[in-house]
Amino acid sequence: MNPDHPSPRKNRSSNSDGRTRLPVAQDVAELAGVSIATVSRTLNEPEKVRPATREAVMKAAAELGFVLNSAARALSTRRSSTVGVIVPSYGNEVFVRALSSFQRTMRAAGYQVLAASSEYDLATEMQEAAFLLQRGVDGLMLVGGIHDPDLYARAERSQVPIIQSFSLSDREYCVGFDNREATFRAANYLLDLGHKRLAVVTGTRENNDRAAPRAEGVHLAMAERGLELSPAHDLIVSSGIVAGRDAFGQLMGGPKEQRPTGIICGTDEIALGIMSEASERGVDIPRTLSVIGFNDSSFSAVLSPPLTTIRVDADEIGKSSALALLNLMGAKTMVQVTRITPELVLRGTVAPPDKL
Amino acid sequence: MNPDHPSPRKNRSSNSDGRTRLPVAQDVAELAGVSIATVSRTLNEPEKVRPATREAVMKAAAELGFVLNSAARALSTRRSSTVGVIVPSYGNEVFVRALSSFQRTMRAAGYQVLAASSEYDLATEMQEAAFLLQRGVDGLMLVGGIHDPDLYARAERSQVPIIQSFSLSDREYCVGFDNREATFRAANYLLDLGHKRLAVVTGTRENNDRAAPRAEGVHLAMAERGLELSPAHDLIVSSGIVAGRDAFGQLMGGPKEQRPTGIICGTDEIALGIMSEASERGVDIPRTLSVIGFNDSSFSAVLSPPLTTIRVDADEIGKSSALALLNLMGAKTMVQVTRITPELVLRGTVAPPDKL
DNA sequence: ATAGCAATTGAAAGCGTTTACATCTTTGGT
DNA sequence: ACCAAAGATGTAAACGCTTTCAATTGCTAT
Repeated sequence: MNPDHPSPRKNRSSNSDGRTRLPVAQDVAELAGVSIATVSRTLNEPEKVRPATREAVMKAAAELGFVLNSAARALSTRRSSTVGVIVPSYGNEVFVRALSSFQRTMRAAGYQVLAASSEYDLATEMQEAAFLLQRGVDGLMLVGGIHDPDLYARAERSQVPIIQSFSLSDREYCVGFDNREATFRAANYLLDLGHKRLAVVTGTRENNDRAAPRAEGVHLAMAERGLELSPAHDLIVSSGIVAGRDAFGQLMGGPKEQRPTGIICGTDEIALGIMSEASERGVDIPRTLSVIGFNDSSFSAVLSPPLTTIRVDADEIGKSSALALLNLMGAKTMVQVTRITPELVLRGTVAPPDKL
Repeated sequence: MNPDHPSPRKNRSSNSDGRTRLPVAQDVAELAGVSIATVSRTLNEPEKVRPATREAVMKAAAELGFVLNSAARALSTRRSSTVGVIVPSYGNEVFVRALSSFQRTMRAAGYQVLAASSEYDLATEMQEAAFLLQRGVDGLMLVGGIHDPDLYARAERSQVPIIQSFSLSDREYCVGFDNREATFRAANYLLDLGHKRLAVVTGTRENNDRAAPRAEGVHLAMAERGLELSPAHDLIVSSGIVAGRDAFGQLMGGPKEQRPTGIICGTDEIALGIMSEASERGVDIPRTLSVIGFNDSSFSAVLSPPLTTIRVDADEIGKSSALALLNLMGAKTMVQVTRITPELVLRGTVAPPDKL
């Protein structure tokens, strides 16, 4: 490396303003005494070039510190080796976990992932998707199955496969679970324990095929036993811990004999808020109030008492979604639906109702 | 072959196998009756093209559903409008928050962000960075100031600016705070309350300029008062809630008169683990043990008792880092160091030591 | 009208790869 | 040895955009 070496010929390692320019395939080719095509081959299909040549190229590339320009590669191959993910929010641990394992899997397959969040808004999601599509992602992971129709249209047009997660579908490829069934079971568990008045509180259910079915599951379980879930016991809150605190107030405000004895929450964060408020107001959990969360967030097991919750294997969802998408991008045939099984994790926040 | 050979009729809207091809600038140009250069201008510098022409182009683009190919654009401009972020882990809420606000800010400026996690490992970080650099990111956000020297070298070579976060530096551009001072203050607060035996427990301190200084801060505060922090009261654990539980056992295992009366934790997760174990073992917090966390994670305020912690404005860090990086990428001059002020949030886990 | 000038527009040369296709080497069978 | 077949390498044309520079157009002020 001799920056000021006066070279009579075209000096490939510096440009007009004297700055050393980054080496390109051409430079490697010259140094190795081969053509640029061979350089490309050595990098992409090493087995197709003779060992001796291969090594010469490798050596030259290493010497120059050559790094392939992926924009050029993307332009030429029409594939970006990039995939996109849009989650509703980074504030929900379960999405972050899924995203993380999705990313890990994709990364291992040589893909980078572009992530975005929709803030539970269809228009925002569409906007982010458009951005990702323009960026040329080769695949897209979405949460849930309710999206702007235009999103599907554009993805289709660009031939970008979509994998849906966290909910099931019979029209799209998906990795998810039956949200309604999950809470249906949890509700039945409570009902079997003797509870008669259940409440359900979730985050927004608008355009949300996870929260809405979760509420339905509780309604359904009660209906099957001839019980009715009072509208006052069916709450939609803005997600998050503080929302849970508020919910407690609304739910437990009425006369004692009308208060729910068990609450099923759409997320552990909501459950935590409820527990926190209960503790503050001196309401004993699980003695006078049973609580069931959703997701089994990391903090749930160490609360006092430990939160009974519906565990969903977010890592598995992330990983399987990545694998599925990888298959779709390879145009391979594959199973359309991957069903994950949520599990009711029994801990300390559930007990039979107070017999009073 | 033959340059003057009349090219076969070019059907711009479909290719050989009949599939409708995505429209490109050329198609828009033809439909609008202008040149491809004008299409480009309309899209990038609308003010430079006459209103009438602009509208014609816009109309044509909309009609065809034209989407600019960003790989081609990146190749041509040598800028990808993409930035990279590498955080130590997605398991720490504070990094996710910073990442999220970093992303929001970048997104608003027209950049996409590629995120990666290093799992607190320098080699992994280097690998991810290399991947990002190859991807042609225009800028990079890193957590802390301890990285593979080669990382700096390569970034420099590609002229990719780096913004360091969560710690301060006098050599690099950074948005962070003085980690040592933060715990130093917290320790002094406890000391002022009358505590004599403090403990500190953090995650790994190897190549970590956040955890290590946090431990130092506690040592320093005690040293200034002629007290010594027993090695047995200085723990390094793998981060996370369960690690905190273990830490409790180790710390509180000794004879009563040697146990610490106050613990300062490197993260709220560790503090939560400690609180959980304390509760299980019937150790009263804050009566017989004071606990201070770090970061003010979302759950901290609603624990019982609410966790006293050192709040760091992660959103601010993410946003300011993004702004700083945006400036650096624009080659604008800017402040080198943005100092964030951590705040000790007094809640329920701290009290004077038991006078026994 | 018309020169003079500024504002628009177009032509064409990149940007750095990949990849048919053509060409040149090997290799193996006889 | 010799020829065909197989294998390795090179040539050159995309890929779809940006951008310089020159040519054209539209104005304003004579």
